[in-house]
Amino acid sequence: MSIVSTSNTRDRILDALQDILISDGYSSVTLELVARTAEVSKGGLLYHFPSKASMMVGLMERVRALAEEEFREAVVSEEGVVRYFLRTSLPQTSAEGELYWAVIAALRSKEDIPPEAGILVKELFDRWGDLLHAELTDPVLAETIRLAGDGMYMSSIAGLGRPDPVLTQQVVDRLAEASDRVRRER
Amino acid sequence: MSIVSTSNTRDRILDALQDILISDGYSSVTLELVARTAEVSKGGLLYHFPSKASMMVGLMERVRALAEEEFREAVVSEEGVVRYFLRTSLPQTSAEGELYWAVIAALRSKEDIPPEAGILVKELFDRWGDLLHAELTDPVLAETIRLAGDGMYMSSIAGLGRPDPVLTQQVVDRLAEASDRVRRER
DNA sequence: GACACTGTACCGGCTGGACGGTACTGTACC
DNA sequence: GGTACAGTACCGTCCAGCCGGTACAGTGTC
Repeated sequence: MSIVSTSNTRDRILDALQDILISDGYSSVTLELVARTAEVSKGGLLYHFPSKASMMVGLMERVRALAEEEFREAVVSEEGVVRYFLRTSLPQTSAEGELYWAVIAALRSKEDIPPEAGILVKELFDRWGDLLHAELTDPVLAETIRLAGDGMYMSSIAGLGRPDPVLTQQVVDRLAEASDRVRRER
Repeated sequence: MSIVSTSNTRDRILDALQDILISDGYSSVTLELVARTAEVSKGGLLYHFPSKASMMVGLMERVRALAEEEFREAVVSEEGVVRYFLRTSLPQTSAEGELYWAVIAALRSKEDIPPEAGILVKELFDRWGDLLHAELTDPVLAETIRLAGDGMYMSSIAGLGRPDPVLTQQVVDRLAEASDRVRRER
């Protein structure tokens, strides 16, 4: 079987899984709920994914494909990696970001999530770090940007902190401007 | 292992709960495991806490007491709020930090954790934000520090990013130095 | 072009185990 | 004799994975 399936049902199942993960968290993910959301029977779901774990892995594989496209886009973009990263760190602008955190939260809770899923998400985060460090000559600033970006995800998704978009945007702007002074030539 | 050694059974139960939360996550918390870890029978546990939820609330109340002490200490400390916050954001130095994240992860996963627990943790995070903003005349820097601190917790606890303590320390130092230039008088 | 057969896609009921909570009885100590 | 447990048996619920089906579209064969 090829990685890209022609089956529409398979993608519908992954869509359902993703929606539930984002809105309700991993602990709400049951085979029955995913099946119902995807308008498939439980048996039909298990035909495509023989276990809950394999379903998660299927989703992560799809996520990886999207993420790699995003990395390529960030590198060649006009705005540069820093602005791209910080922009997509604002959760309003990124549905995938929410998905990552849902997986991380599930990992932290040691829910019986397949290791591959965790490893993949970690790789994606590391990749952003690598790109930031490659873009800037100042590793301390690069790391600060990485940490602040992670904090932004966190803050809003966990519902922490005051939701002050203006202030957050000012942080983004200041970090972006600082990065302009230490950007490596392409 | 427990942070505080006590002869009191109630505290022993909360210690066990905390240990399990930190090391294995909320989904691993079962009445039986907590009881076994605390070397209490299940009946004994339910004598002190009539439900799993009330046990969590009990832990959160104890956490709040410790946190409030920490806030007072941070404000009157020689190093100031910024350094205190960033220092305790490095998870190696803070067991409570890990506990907060365990609760946040559980919240994100929508596990049937009592609402009070989530509200309390959110309040504690907000409080740090308030203290940072009160300490500095530059709200953008205060917010950057808050975000970076949250990112540090995240990064290491979720196992994200390269574990580069030297680089992380440099970030801390730079933010702390920057804060020295905009510190409000006491 | 009717027949036999095969693989794909999907349905839905069932079971076995885990877990929260209940409900007792027993016991040691003050 | 009340407090602080220990010990255990049990109930209801939830859920993952399994299994026995169904429908149907090919595909070769004569």
